[in-house]
Amino acid sequence: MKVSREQMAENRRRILDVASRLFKDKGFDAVSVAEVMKAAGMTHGGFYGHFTSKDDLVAQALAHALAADSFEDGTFSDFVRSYLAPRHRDNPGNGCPTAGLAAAIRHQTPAAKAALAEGLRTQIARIEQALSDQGSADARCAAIGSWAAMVGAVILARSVDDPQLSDEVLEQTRAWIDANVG
Amino acid sequence: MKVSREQMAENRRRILDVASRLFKDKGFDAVSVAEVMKAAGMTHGGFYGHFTSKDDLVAQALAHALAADSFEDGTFSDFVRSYLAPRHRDNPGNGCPTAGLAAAIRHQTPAAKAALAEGLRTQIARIEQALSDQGSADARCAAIGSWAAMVGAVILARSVDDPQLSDEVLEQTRAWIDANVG
DNA sequence: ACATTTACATGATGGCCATCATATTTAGAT
DNA sequence: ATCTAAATATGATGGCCATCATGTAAATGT
Repeated sequence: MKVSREQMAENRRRILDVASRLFKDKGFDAVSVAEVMKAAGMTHGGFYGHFTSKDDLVAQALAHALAADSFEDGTFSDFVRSYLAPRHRDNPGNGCPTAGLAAAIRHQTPAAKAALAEGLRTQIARIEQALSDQGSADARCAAIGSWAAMVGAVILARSVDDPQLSDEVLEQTRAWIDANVG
Repeated sequence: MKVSREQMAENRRRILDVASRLFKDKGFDAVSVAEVMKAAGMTHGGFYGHFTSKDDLVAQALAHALAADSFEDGTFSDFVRSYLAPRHRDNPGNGCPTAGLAAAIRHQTPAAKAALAEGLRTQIARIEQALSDQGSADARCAAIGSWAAMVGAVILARSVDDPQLSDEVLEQTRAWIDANVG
């Protein structure tokens, strides 16, 4: 059955929301088109009315997630603390798309890589701005270095079974960034 | 046809070598059991004589790769330079298994996670030792923070299509680590 | 109101892949 | 030399999934 224009736009938004959550949670390959559509409250049939392929969905969901993901104002130090928190580590589906998906983008289409590049530029610029506002010397270097450390730490912390080691990776990375920024 | 004991042992080693290279290069899901066996010079049939499942291969290949991956002696600074080099970024198959596979381990079996945890412990200890040898203050904090930054930087550098941005991520992360270690 | 378009549903199709079944060959034991 | 067991090859099988084909009903324009 046909639905209204606004309904369709909302459906599309819901597909992207649900897809980015599922992708972050389970990975691109482990999530089927049918699963995404079902989670969005529809069947698989309508999918190709919204997207040309699963690859297309991947690229658009990534762009969608990166666009939504801005860092709430507060000090950089607070941002780092919440990013490197167990709560973030333990909830990939609601968490940072870069931490959840960046590594998998290497095997995706050029469109997906371009979306990630754009998101990365934006995020680096944001951090650079925050650091230079607080009077950091080489703000760009610190922004890139600390962002790499944050992303790497969350990825590592999520990959090991040992909770103690996982906690330590988060906490020591936080301490290392705190000590070297500003 | 049956082969000699040594031949079988060598076959197994070759399967693990080839599998870890392929996995690092293309990801776990994009590599089939048949492809691994073919690359090892055999057909898919013998696979289940060596491993109980593909998951088993994943875990063993990861452990194999992490065990082989030791960092050549030299200064820590040299290690960082070669790790954050374009040559490493551009050759995942021959590169660090942590950078290539860590993010995907989250979706793998407990055995794989345990292998990564063990490799991570070893690597942190190695770096910590190197740093404390050169008189670093909080060597463990610096070891964890800089390793997270290295892994994160290579992952990010591999995920974007923009060569300039990619190069900058590597270079600035190198500079940031160099500035904050020792 | 009516016609037409369109968003979504239902229901194939074809391909890939992990795993299993069975055959073959030969190493290793006797 | 022969026998047996083991390592690999060849050849299914069944499931999942992306994508396509077609049906259906409701929204939109006239």
